Parts: sequence; C-alpha cells; structure tokens
Amino acid sequence: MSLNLRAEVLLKTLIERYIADGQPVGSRALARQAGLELSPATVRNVMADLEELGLVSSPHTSAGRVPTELGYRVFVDTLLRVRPLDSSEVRRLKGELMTPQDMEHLLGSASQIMSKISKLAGIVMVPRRDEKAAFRHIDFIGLSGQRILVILVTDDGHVHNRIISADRKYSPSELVQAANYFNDTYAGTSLGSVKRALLNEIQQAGEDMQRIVRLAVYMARQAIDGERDETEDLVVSGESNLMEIPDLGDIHKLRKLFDAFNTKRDLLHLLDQSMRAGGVKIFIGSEAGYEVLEDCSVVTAPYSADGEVVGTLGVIGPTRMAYEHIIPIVDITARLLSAALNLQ
Amino acid sequence: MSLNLRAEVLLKTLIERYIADGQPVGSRALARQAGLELSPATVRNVMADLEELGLVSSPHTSAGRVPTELGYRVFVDTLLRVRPLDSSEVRRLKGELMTPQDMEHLLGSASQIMSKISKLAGIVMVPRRDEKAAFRHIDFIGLSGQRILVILVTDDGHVHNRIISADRKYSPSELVQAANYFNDTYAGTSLGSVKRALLNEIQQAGEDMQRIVRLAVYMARQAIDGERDETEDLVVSGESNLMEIPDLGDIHKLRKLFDAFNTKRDLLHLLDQSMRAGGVKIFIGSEAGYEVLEDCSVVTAPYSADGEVVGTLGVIGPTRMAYEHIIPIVDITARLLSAALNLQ
DNA sequence: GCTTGGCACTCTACTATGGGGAGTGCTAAA
DNA sequence: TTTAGCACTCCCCATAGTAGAGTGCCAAGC
Repeated sequence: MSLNLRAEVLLKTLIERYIADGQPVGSRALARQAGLELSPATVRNVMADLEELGLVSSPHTSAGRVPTELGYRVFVDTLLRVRPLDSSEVRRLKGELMTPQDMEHLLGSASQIMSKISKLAGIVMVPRRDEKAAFRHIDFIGLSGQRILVILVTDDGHVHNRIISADRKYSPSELVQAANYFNDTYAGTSLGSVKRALLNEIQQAGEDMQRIVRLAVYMARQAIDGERDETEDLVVSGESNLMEIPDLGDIHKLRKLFDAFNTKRDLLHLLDQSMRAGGVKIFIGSEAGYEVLEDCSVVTAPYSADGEVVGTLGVIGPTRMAYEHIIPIVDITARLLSAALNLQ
Repeated sequence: MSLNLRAEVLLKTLIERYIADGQPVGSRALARQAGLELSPATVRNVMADLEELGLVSSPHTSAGRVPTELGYRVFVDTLLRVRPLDSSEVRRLKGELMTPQDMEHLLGSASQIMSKISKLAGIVMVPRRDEKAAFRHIDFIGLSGQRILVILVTDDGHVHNRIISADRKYSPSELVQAANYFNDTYAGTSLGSVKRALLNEIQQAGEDMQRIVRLAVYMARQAIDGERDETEDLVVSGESNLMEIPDLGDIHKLRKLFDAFNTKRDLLHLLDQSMRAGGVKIFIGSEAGYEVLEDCSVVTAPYSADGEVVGTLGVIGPTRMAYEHIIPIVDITARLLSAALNLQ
C-alpha cells in the first residue's frame, strides 16, 4: 500500500473531519481544510484512488466520503499524532488512583475515571487469581448450622470469601485449630503448591488423618478451587455514555452491546488477547472478530503488578472516536494503575 | 370516586387490552372484548365519563383511549386479580435462592432471577450494615510498607475488608496480638456498642494505653466507621431488558434511567420508602416523585432476616407492564429471600 | 502529464398534497 | 337508557416535486 504524501494528508484530514462531526466529507470542504491549495476536482481524483484502495467509501453517489475500517487502521497506525493529556486531566487521574485503596476499589476507580474523562465506556479486567500468588492467611468462621465462612487472603492483598456446608457442626475451637494448622503449614506457599500438597496429604493420610486437618484441607480446597465467577472478572463503567452517541443509534445493536457488558465473556477474550503485547492496542470495528463490536473500537493497554503483566484495561466507544485523545487516557491510566499496584 | 360495575369492567378490559398490545383501545374493540353485549356507542358514553374522571385519555381526537396513571392506580388497587406463578417458575426461583451462598451472592441471584422471569430490570437493596449487627471477628494482615488489610466479620456473615495506612510498620505478631485483644474483648457485642466502647477506651486510656490496643482501636474504628459506598448498596440486573421496550423508546429518557441505575441514590430512597409497609407496593409513573421514572412503574416488596425487615427488592419496568404477573414474582422472591436469609 | 473548470447526473432530505382508515362526538330514534 | 347513523377530525402513508450537495467525467490549460 503506497500512499503519496498528498493522499496521506487528505486521508488524515478527512478522518479528522469525519471524527469531528460525523458527516461524510465532500471534496470541496476537504480541499479547503487540507491546506494544500488544491481544487475540489483534484481532491475528487485522489478520493477515487483512496476508494479503490479500500480506505474510504461513500454511503451513496452524491454523499462525501467516509473512512472504512481499513482507513481507520492506516490512520491510527501511521498518520495519527497523539495529543498529550491535559495536565488537569493527569492530575485528576492521579488523584483517583494514587489514594490508597484495596485492589477491588482501585480497579473500579480506574474504570470509572477512564469513562468519565473519555465520556465513553471504561473496562478493566480483574487479574486472574494466579496459581503463582502466594497463600497468606485463612480463617474459618462458623455460622449457623453446618455452614462455615471461609476467608482466604492471598499475598497480593486479595480477600476471597465463600460459605460452605460442612459435614457436621464444628466448634469455634476446632475451627481455630484448623485455621492455625493451615496458616502454619502453608503460609507463603503459592496457591498452586498448596493445592498439590493438599492432594498429597489427602491421599497419604487416609483414615488416620486427624479430623481437623481433613476439615482444613477440605475447606481450603473448596476456597482455592472454587469456580471463578466470570461475571466478576471485568469491571465496566459509564456504559450509559454510549447511549448518547448517534453512531450507535440502533437500539438493538446497543442492546446487544450492553448484553455483552453483562455477559463479559467476549470482552474478556478480547482483553486477554491484548495482554501479550505491551503498550496500547487498538481494535477497530469487526477486526476483533466480535459481532457485537460492529461500529465500535476498543483501545486497550496492559497493566502490571510487581513487574509482571497481570491484566488489561481500556475504553470502548464508537469507531468514530477521538483516538488521539483516548489513547493517552488509556495509556496513562494503565501506567498509574501499575504504579498503584506495585505499591501494594 | 364511584364507578358502577359496567364502568369498572370496561376500564379493566381497556387496561388489560392496552397492556397486551400497547395500542389505544377504540370503542368497537372494547365493546366486543368486554363481553357485556354493549354497542360501541354506549361504550363511547362510558369512556367519556371515565375521561372526565381522569382515568383514561386519548392521545388525539380520533384515537382510542389509553389509561392514565390514575387509571392504572385504580386498576392495581381495586380491579386487578393477580395470577399465581407457574409452578415451573416457582421451582426456578427456589432453585436459585435455596442453594447455600453468602449474602452478597444471594442478593445478586435474587435480582437476576427476577429480571430473567419478568424480562424487566430487577433491583435489590443491600441491607444497611446495621449498628445492631454483632461484631464477630477481626483480622489484621500486614501488607507491604505501612499498609494493613483489615478484615471485619459481622454476625450476619458479612465480610468487610479495607486497606488502611498505619503510622508505622507493625510486625505480624503485633498484629495477631491486636486482633486477639479485639476478638476476645468484643466478640458478640453489637457494632454500635463496640463503637461507643472504643470512644471510651480512647478517652480514658490516654498515654499509658498499650500501643497494641491503640492500634486495634484505631483500625477497627476505621473499618466500622468507614463511609458507606452508596454505589454498593443496590444490586441491579437486566437493565438491558428495558432497551427492548417500545414504551421507553426515547433514548434520552432511557439514558437518564440508566444513569439512575448507576447513581442509585434515587432508587435507594424509593426502596427505602417501601420498607415500612409490609407486602407488595406499587409505584406508578411520576407518583414516586422521581422524574427519571416517568413512564415507569416499580413493584417492590420488603424482605426480612430473623423476623425483621432489613431491605426491599423489586422490579422496574414500563407503566404498561403485566402487573398481575410481576406482582407475584416480586412477592415470592421477597419471601424466598427472607427464608434464605433466616437460615444464615 | 497533472490539474482544473465545467457540466450533466445522482441521490437524499425536506415539503406539500391527498386519499384511506380508524375512531370520535353528537343527534335523533327506539 | 341504549343504539344507529352521520359528519367530522386526525393520523398514517404513499406520492410527487424541489433544492442542495456532491460526484464522475471530459476537455482545456499549465
């Protein structure tokens, strides 16, 4: 794909203009705005070339031109100059993310602040509870009947709790003993090894194993293995911002998008994809391969804790979004979130 | 307001018909459907009376009649016969709510199942963390730097955690001692008295108070007093169902409604109102006094734990909703949730 | 050979116009 | 009190016409 300078300038101008007001851009307006001293007729010739290359298209014969997904692609890859973030916005981001709070709130704040500044929807993937995370502390607290509240704390400051039904009622002291055994034996070990060790213990100990240990093992396994609730893996904010965007006017498509926010599966896959690559990544329209994201773009960036990438965050909006503004928002938010997490 | 039998039957038929297909109902259709052997002309006379009473209105001269808010009010208060829930739906509700799970998940399930069965939006108010709730257990876990993770468990099985910054770094054994002191001294006391006792201790102990106690007091106060996060007081599900309802077609109004779901304040007030009255309560359109709920109705019912009302749940949908179906859904869900909570 | 002005053409958006249909209110008769 | 009849109103929809924007192409100009 070889574009001469003039074609590039015109494509860039066209897309900027289209992003600004959402109307197809005609040759006259483009000629005036590009600052190239060209007549509309010449611009029309160039447009014909760009159309042949699949970078622009026209909705109908006598409308102006509109960028295609490929056009946006070329734009963000080679023509776009990102605009550094306002210092006031940076301050706002820092204010939200640099106040000490636990991970859950931190991710929520990140999502919200992105959506507020971008006026689009913010998404943050919750880090997978890694098998590498170290076990730190467990508590067993008896509730009524045979129900027991298990609280499991991992080294990254995550607190998981789950209610389980035991085989019988246990006394408070039994529960404390069980917890103590556990905390003494496994503190600092990774969850993965805890799990393996538990399997061993169960197999070797057999019948003569102390009941209290068996209880501890049983409960902790439930807490560690507990199926992950996929709907809690993703934090979404500002969805309703998308309702005011005329590009996404079709209420049925919008509904599907909102369902995707609730289901979360597809979005998680998408975010997962962008975990590998460092830095900001942009998915334009159907590129991502998800039908619901038609007419939408997703700008993502991975964030890290302790020097290791643990998740991704981003912004979802219409394909026609102000990329030069959104990209630094996502970028900076990812950096600040990483910084905040590294403190923990 | 005196309605004779015939007028009542016609009003009831009109509203049922309007709820079913959303079109203004004409005299001819109404005469046929009401089963009263009346001519359209007679029906027209009755309609004129009902219009005078403010129970119906017509969008324009030659359209049929449509119920007003007042009409709906009379309908739900005096004309409506609720339809008992399908046994399959009851089974579904029981299946969701009778599996053991902690309160957080329970409320989420209740909200979701209501929205699924009603195909509208489900809302569940999270019980206020009552000062009457008893303190059960506290844990202090050191994180990096001076950050400490406080885990507070109350008698109702609620787990609160919060990260606080201490004045210096504390060793694990210091933290364990602090927790022990705390658990031994206050277990079983209500949060309210804990708070009062803490204030006393701080004032009396002065300088000679053991540092470890002071730490415990400080941290626990932070955990107990911690400002409540209003956005976590309400669980909303199935919002996107509302996007498919033609009555709420105006995207701007819908947007405002969705914002209300996110802000949650107004909805919480509304739910709070209906806590006092027992049983199902219905708010029709602007009756509730919230602009965003124009064209919407809210069906609510309080739920209880240990014989005391602790919260409210409900369904939000268009004014033109199938009340006779929605009411039992909300009613039964509230009962089942209460039952599930009483087990805890 | 690229650029430009000119021109015919196309397509949309908006407005005006005019039936067709549904439903009403009113009146007079049963 | 109920009913049939009738004139009237208003919406909905299809049709037609117009103005405007923008295109593609051609031929002339630099």
